[in-house]
Amino acid sequence: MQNALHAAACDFERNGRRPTITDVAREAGVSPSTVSHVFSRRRPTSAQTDARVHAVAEALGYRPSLTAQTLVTGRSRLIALVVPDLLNPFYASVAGGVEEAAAEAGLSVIIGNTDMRAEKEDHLVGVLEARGVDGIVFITDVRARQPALERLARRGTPIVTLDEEVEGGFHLVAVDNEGGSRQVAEHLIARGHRRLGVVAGPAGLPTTRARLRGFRAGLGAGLLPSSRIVYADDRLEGGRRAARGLLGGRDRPTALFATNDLMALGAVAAARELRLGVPQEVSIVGFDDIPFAALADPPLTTVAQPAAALGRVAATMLLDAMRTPDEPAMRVQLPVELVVRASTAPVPADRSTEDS
Amino acid sequence: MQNALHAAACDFERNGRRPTITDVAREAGVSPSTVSHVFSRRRPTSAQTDARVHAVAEALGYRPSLTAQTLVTGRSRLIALVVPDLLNPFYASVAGGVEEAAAEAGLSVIIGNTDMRAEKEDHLVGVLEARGVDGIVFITDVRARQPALERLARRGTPIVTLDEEVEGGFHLVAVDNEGGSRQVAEHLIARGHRRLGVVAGPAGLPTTRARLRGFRAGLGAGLLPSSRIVYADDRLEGGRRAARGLLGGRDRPTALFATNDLMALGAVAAARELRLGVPQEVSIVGFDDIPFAALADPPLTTVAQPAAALGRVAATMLLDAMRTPDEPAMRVQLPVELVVRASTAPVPADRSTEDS
DNA sequence: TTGAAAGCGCTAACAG
DNA sequence: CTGTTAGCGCTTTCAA
Repeated sequence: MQNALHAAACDFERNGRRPTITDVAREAGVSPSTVSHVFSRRRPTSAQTDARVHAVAEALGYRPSLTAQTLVTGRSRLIALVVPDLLNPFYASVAGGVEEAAAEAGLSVIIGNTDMRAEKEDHLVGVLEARGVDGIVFITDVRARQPALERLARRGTPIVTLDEEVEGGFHLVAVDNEGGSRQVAEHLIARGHRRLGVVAGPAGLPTTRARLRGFRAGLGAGLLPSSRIVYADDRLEGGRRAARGLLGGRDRPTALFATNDLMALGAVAAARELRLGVPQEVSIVGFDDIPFAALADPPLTTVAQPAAALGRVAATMLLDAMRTPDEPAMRVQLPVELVVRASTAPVPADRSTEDS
Repeated sequence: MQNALHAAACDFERNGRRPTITDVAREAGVSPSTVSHVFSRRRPTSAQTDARVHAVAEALGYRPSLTAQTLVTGRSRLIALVVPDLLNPFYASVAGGVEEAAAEAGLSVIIGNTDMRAEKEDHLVGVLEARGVDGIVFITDVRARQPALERLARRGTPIVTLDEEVEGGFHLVAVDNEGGSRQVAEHLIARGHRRLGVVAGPAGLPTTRARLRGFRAGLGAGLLPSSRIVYADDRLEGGRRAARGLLGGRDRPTALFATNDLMALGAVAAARELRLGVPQEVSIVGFDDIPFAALADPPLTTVAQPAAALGRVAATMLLDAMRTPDEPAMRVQLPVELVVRASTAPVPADRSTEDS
C-alpha cells in the first residue's frame, strides 16, 4: 500500500492535477464523506481512520477545495473591503485592521480600490455579488451604490459602512467627526485665531460634511465665510493646491483646518513654498493622525482616529452579522482625540485684531 | 407572463434567495444551457432569446455565480497579493498597481498582510491553495515558503516574486537595488563623506542585502565597518531607534543611508531629537521615494522606484502566465533613479578629514 | 439555434 | 463509527 500511495503521489506531482477528496478516499480506503468529516470534524471518526486519512492527504498534498465547499454550503469565507484610496495611510491602516481580524477568523479579504470612480464602484459591487462574498466593508459612496447594495443586504450579505449613515439595513462604524472638528475649532479660537480657512475634501463625502459642520459649530457664527473654504481632491497635491490658494492671497487666514492629514501635510508644504512659517505665521491642523503626522516638520496637530481599530471593528461586525443574520443593524462609535503638536500656536500679536 | 415574472421577482425579493441559472431558464422558457450561452457568448443565440433572457435576468436580479463557474472551469479569476506591510506606502502603491491591472482584466485580488510572521505566511499559502487562486504576487520571504509555493507552481499556479531571485519556476519583477544603492554611495562620496552609517532593514530580506551590497560597492574598500551598520525593523520607529544609536555616539557618521524611506524618515526624526541639522550636520538618504519623501523637511534624497508600475507589471505577468502556462519563468527589471533633494549636502569643512 | 445530461469537488441527510 | 446518495450552480459535450 505504501507503494501504491507513493505512486499516486508521484502521479499528482507529475501531471499537476490537484488531488480531490475522492482521490484521498480511494487511497485511504474510506468513503469521501469520511474524508470530509475527518477534515471538518463535524462528526467523530476513529483515531485510526483519522490517522490514515491525514497521512494520505499529506502524501498527496491534498487540501479541501474552498470553491466546492462554498458551492455547497453557501458560505465563501470571503469578505470584501472597498476603499477609495489605498495610498492614503488612513485607509491602509483600516485595511490592515480588517485583514487582521478577518484572518484570525479564517476569512480572506478581497480588496477593491475605487479611486472614487463610479464605474469602478458599480462594477465592483456586481463582481462581489457574483462571487458570493459573505460580507462587505464599504468605505466609499454608499449612497450612490445604494440600490445594488441594498439588494445584497436583503439577500443576506451584511454590509458595514464607515462614517456614512444610510437607511437600508447597513451596519455602521463611525467616529465622532463633528466632535473632533469642534475641538479643532475651539483649540484655534482659544489661541486667538479669528481668520480661519478650511481645506476641505470632496463635498460629496459624508466625512467632509461632518467635519465642516463640527468645525463651524465650534467657531461660532460668522467666522467662516464660504470664500475661505476650498474643496479639493483629498490627497497631498489637492491640499497643497488648495492651501496655496488660501494662503497666497491678501488677508490670509492665520490658521487652516484640513479635513484630513494628507491635505494638511500638503498645506504645510504650500506654506513652506510661500515662505510662511508654520506655526509662526500660519497654524495648520489635520484629521486622522496618520503615522507621518507626528514626524512631519513641524509635527502636525490633528484629530486622532483609531484607524486599525475601525477596520478590526468593521470586520468583527461582519462576523457577528454572519452568525446572527436577522439582527438589526449595529452601530458603533469609536472615540477621537485632538492631539496638539507643534503645527499650531497662538496667533501672532501683530495680526490678532486685523480681521473681525 | 409578465405577471408570472413579476411574481417570481417578488418572491426572490422576499425570501432572499439568489436566483440561479435554472430560475432564469424557467422564467424565460429556455434551457439552462441557453442562458449560460447568452451570458458567456460562447455560441450564438437568437436575438429574441437573447433579449428575453436578459430581460428575465434583469427582473430577477440574476448574476452568474462565480463560485459555480470556478468549480467547473477550474479558473477562479482571483489572484492573491501577499505583502509584508500594507502600512508602508511603498507596498500600498504596489498593491494599488496590482489591483488596478487585475481589475482591468476582470480579476479580483485577495490581499494578505503578513507582518513578516512565518505562521501567517504559511497559513496564507495554504488558504490560497485551497481557494484555487489563479496566481500569486508574493512579496515576502519566498525562500522560507519555497516548498509550498513550488508545489503550487508545479500545479499550474503562476507566482511572481518581487526582488527575490529563487529557483523553482517563479516569475520575477525586480528593480536594480544594487545599482541604485551604488549611486547613493557615489553621491555621498562625491560630496566628501567618508564616515558613513547604514540603517539596514531586516538582514534576511533580499532587498536589504542587495542594497547593502550596492552601497558597499560604491564606497570602495574599508569605508563601512560593520559597527556602522545597524539592522532594524524596517518601519519608522525602527529607523528612528537605529539612527539614534548611530548618531548618538562619538565619531558619528556624516551621512546615513537607510535601506528604505520609512526608516530614513525615522532617521531624520532621530537627528532632530539629537539637535543635529539635516543636512548641515548629517546627510540622510533613503530608498523607495514614497510620496512623503518629497514633502518631508528637508525633502529626502532617495532612490525612486516605480512602485505602482511594479505592481501593474507583476499582475500583467500573472495574466500572461495564465494564458500561456508552459512558458518559462519571466524576469523583468524596472529602472530606479537617484532623486537628489535637500537631505544631503557636502560634508562640513570642519569634519571632512576627521576620520579615515 | 437549442436542449439533455454528465460532472466539477464537496457536504449533508439518511441508512446502517 | 462509516457509507450511499443527492444535490450546490454552472459549463460543456453530444445530439437534434
